[in-house]
Amino acid sequence: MRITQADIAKIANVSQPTVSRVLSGDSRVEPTIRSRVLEVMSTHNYRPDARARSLRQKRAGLIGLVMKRPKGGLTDDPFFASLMSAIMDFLVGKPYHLCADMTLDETSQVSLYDELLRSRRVDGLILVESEAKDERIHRLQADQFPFVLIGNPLGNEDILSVDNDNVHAGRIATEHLVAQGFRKIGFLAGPPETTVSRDRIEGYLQASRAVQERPLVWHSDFGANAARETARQILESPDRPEALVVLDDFMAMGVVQRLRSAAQRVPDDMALVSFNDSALCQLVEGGLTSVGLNIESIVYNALDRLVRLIEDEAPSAPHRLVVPCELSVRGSSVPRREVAQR
Amino acid sequence: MRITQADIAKIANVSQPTVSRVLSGDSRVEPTIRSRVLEVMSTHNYRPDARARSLRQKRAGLIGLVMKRPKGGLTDDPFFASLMSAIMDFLVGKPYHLCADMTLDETSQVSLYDELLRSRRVDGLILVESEAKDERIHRLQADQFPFVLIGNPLGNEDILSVDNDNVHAGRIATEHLVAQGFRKIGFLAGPPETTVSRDRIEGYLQASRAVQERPLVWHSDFGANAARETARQILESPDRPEALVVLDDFMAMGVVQRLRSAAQRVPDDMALVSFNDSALCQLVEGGLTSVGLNIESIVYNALDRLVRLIEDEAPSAPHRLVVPCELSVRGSSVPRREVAQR
DNA sequence: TTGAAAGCGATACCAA
DNA sequence: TTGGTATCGCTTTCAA
Repeated sequence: MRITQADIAKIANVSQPTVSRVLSGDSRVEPTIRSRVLEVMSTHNYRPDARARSLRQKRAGLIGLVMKRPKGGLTDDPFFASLMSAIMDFLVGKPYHLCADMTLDETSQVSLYDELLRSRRVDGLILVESEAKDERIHRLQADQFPFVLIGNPLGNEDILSVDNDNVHAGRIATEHLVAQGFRKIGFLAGPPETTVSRDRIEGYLQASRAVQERPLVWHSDFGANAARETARQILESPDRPEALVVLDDFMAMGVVQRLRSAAQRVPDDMALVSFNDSALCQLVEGGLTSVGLNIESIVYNALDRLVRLIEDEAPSAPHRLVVPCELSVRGSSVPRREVAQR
Repeated sequence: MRITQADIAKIANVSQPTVSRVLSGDSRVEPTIRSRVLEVMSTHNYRPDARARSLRQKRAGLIGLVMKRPKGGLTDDPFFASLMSAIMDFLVGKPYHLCADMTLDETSQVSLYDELLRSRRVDGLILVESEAKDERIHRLQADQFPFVLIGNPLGNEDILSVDNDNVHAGRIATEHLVAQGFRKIGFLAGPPETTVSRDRIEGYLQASRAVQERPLVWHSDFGANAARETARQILESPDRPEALVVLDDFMAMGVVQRLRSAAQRVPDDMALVSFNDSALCQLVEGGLTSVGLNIESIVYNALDRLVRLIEDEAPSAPHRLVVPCELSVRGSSVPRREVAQR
């Protein structure tokens, strides 16, 4: 049996509530007693039971994150890696731990949300990868459960959300290619139901309109492998563009691989711009031009707001925060002649 | 106020313990009553409070993972990505959630372990990145707390551990280069205090002995950037080898970048073999030869044993499990002439 | 300032 | 089969 507050109390010859007061830093406890209790606690290496404590208080000290992915789908996912890294960075030293879960499909995702929030296992939730109609959000709102959405709230004004302006991101990626002189630009997106795809496509449409009559949009599953397959179709298509905006760095890697195995070169045979500006961009020969999304900043702001919400401080900040993104130009989008002219 | 078991009991006109029995699937409860209670529970969307439940039972339903990294150090870390992905995969559908934390230094790491285990916040812990003398392990053993080490237990027979044979991994990587005809082989390791570095170096020493008098070992911090810097020194060194074994894929990427910016080619100017066999290996032109460590299998076995230990089933399996690794040969280690001869 | 006692929401042991 | 009651370890009134 492990040591409890009552044990400490007995050893220190005080009542159990007194030990509790010492622990919570209550001022009205005699210094002599306080130090005696503290000493007993430290010699017995006592720590309060987190479960009993969180049962009594409101706080559980856990923030939940649920991601929906196929098995193995978290490996090699640059967004996931940045997200986790940023979340962990934020939580260092804070009285919250991350409770991370993965689900394989929509149904189990919803029931997992139920399990997490109705069972009061976590104090708040981080939502990512919002989809057009998101049942999770309705449930969370109905339960008045603290959560923050990393993504597009799709007009729902009552949601706390932090996001990029993905329409803008799609536009600047495309405008950059236009500025580089490309006149037939395509877009390789992820699954059509994801808002990140929709929004960036919208930005692409706005910008490409200026130079080409007909938009060229392809869809593929996430990941380098799926993108490599779709890239094959794109390269063989009669509509083959001369430049391609790709939804993320990892999918862009798939395109690069396909180009390489077809003995074609970047940017000569196909210029590329992608999103995330992860470390992968430096691995491509010549570098991969990419729109940086400042995920660290997004996560920092999202968690900061979520914690405030949990702790009931006034969430003075606006409901929807848009974190700016920026283009990092590298070799994949700059025609060689221009390089030579420098 | 959220709904409790007592509320359900009142509505269904039964006692509160009966509701508890229905919930736990106790057989001795009248079918009529059972269905009535179940209906009330579902109409009110009731879920038992996880904290109250875990206070009463032993299980908290959480498995802890603590990683020591500098800020941002989780991004672009292929080991971390595989590890997390495999852990999440394993836990899908199981009654455990992952409680993930990061610490910046050793001191806070130890106190975080205290916080996690003495406060009974988690049911068990996954340890990674063991270092030569690991204070965490002594504490966990002293507390008889369930944990599993992913890594080398360094002769400590009482520890449950799952690992590669990293000496073997280092050896087959080196032997492959020897078989390819290289006679001056170097090793780029991580920080010298990490057991993974030590063990793979040991394997390298065993295998390189056959073809060269003097071993050539360099150390660098983890990550592509640090490796790129060290690669510069290696390339300019009078001891410059003709082939290099690199501790992991991401560090190998740093070496590739350095070679590229020095206008040198793989494998002609420098052959490469690394470890992990992550998706990065396919991104290098010609492919990067790498020793696959079967991290999914390691994690699966580690968690399976940990869960058994937590649930007090007989941990019939051996204390130390060694998961085999295998070499994936790609272009980075095969001299061009050999390719031509095929 | 301190201690006694009442919960928090569940489980488990009784007796009925 | 069911309900009363003690209990898990802690926080928080309420008296003393």
